[in-house]
Amino acid sequence: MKEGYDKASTNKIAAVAGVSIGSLYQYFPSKEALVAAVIDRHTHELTKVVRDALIKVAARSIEAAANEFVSVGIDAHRINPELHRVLAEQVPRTGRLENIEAIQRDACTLVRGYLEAHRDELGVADLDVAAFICVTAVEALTHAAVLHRPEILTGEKAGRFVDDVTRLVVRYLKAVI
Amino acid sequence: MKEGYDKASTNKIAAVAGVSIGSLYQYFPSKEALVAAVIDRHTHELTKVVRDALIKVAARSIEAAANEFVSVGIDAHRINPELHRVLAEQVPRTGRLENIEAIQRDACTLVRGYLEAHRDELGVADLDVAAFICVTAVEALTHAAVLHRPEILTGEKAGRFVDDVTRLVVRYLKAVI
Amino acid sequence: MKEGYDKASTNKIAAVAGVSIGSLYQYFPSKEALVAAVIDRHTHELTKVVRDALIKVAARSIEAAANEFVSVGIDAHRINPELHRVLAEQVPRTGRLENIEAIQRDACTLVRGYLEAHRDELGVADLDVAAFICVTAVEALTHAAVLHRPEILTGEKAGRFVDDVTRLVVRYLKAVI
Amino acid sequence: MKEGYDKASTNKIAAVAGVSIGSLYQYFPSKEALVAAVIDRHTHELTKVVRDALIKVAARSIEAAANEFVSVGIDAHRINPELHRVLAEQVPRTGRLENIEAIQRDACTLVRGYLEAHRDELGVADLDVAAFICVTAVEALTHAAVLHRPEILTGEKAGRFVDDVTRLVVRYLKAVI
DNA sequence: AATGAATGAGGATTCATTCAT
DNA sequence: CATGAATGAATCCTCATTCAT
Repeated sequence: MKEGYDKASTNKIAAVAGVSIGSLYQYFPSKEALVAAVIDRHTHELTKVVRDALIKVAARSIEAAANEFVSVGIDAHRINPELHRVLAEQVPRTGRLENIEAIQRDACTLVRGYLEAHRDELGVADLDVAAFICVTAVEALTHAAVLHRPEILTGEKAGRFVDDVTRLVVRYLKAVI
Repeated sequence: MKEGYDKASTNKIAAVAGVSIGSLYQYFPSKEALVAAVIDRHTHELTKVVRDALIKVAARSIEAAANEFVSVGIDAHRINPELHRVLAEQVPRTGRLENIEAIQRDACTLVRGYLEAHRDELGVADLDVAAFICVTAVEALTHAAVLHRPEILTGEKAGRFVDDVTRLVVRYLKAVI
Repeated sequence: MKEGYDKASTNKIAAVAGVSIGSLYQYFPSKEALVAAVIDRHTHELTKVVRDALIKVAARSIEAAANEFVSVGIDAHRINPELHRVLAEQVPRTGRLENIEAIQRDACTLVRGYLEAHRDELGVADLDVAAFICVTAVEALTHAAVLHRPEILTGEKAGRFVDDVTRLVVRYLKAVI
Repeated sequence: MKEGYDKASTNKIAAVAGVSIGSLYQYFPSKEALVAAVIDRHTHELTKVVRDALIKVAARSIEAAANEFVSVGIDAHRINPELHRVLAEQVPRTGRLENIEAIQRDACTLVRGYLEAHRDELGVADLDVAAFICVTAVEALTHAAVLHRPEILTGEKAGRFVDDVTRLVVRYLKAVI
């Protein structure tokens, strides 16, 4: 999957994977199913990372939770950046569960849970919208930073970026500052 | 381009456009060039909208500017949502100008200009990073809202979403609150 | 179509026909459609031959009509014996109108018409069955003779075979002998 | 072999037969050999039926023999009509033993024997041709009736069809009527 | 310039056959 | 011997591109 979805013929995929094309079709009924399987695996990895983080910070302050959430966002994008880029940029959205988008749905639900538990500290009205905003913003920022602005995440700047995104989330959420 | 990039064969594009396939190749040397032209046109439309907004708010407060910026982000995604979706989700990234991404580069530069002019009101250290964060977050949020959560932008909720995203940006940027 | 349906890949067919595979698919939406078109053409040729013969002999005696019918059966199988063999032996029956079989349905109807007009000379009860028997028997005999027993149709024997099949049909049909 | 030769992959055949594909190839060197074996078995069944019938009627009159022969033709096609249909319609003719056709060769030889023994009652010149005509006609008629006109063989009509085909054969063969 | 028939490389998929276990 | 995972040649078909008219 070096060059994107279209460039990846099933025969090339088989060759790279070190199996025959016939074997590929023994396990996956079609190219779409094969790609779906790859996406599913990646999706589950990502969801697990996010879930674990939120469980870990369930009892912590918003500042700590936000910081952890942002850090985890960056880590998640570093699990397999090349795969993530291809999935995000090259794979046509198919099926009902809009692939990558599904991760965000899950994440929204998880974050909403955290927000509910900390409702009295928050200054936002609609927790659904707040969760959507936090998840979408953090995902987009970590995604863009890892894939398109790697220089922002190296050296001394790295910590500053995390701090800035944390600040973005915390100030948005908190009642008074 | 109803159903995505892959589904749009050059012959279908020509038929829909009401010209012969031969004529298409008279103007565009390849499918990639044709798609690039479509993207460029859309990109320029979007960039113009953003540029106009920022010029308009150059002298206004951060609150007003942020509010306008968010509103414009939503409007921009409504220019041609279907085309935008296809360009964002279906067109493989090719060439140097990373398509949609290019808009953000431009926007970042424009926003950075505004931030510089209002530096003394800001509480952020790195204006490059701040511009990147504002542009990326607003783009992602308006994009996701328009394309994936249209219910968030209808009825009474519409204003609340704009307010929330504005709050996100303003609190992030401002020195003290 | 030298070697039968399965052996005839669409690419080979295109090569033999002197056109590119792409051109083939410009005219026929699938391999099945292509084969169906070939069959249809052949079917119409055959049906025309039979129809013409029966029109020609409409007013003649049973002997003359039967003789003509048998001769025409042989001629029909000689229109394109190799194609006929492939169609009869190699092409899996597809679609509802069972291809070759359709010719016989048509022929039965035509023959039935002749028999009705000569009913008072006949000694058979059910004209439907009689038509079916005549058509099926003559088709099978001329088919088998042309394709599997060519020696029966060469030299002095040729006339004798026609006479024998004519005798078969005439004696079966006629009331008294 | 439910759906025809092409649709029956060796793996499916093995699965249906309840053995592994490997075991199949232990007994049959190729798919063709496997199919040939199935055909051979069916062929021998059919040939046996015909042979038994002709032995049984060796001493009987032409009328009785013909009647028996026609009845046996129908019975033979009813042994395993679905298999017979597939073998007749779907299996590409391969190898030297032209499959179903081989049965007819055998039958011709057997019938020729009967005709020789009854030569003085016959009005046909060439016994080879006469045997070919009888066998081909009866085979085609019983085949077509069983497979394509089952209504002709049900109820009161059944007997009439046998009578008609018998009449066809008898009148053709007999010297004077 | 405009047309669209023709091209053919390339892709997804099947299935007869093999062979390590 | 039996198994069935693995193989890969071969097939049907698509579509970006060309070029004669």
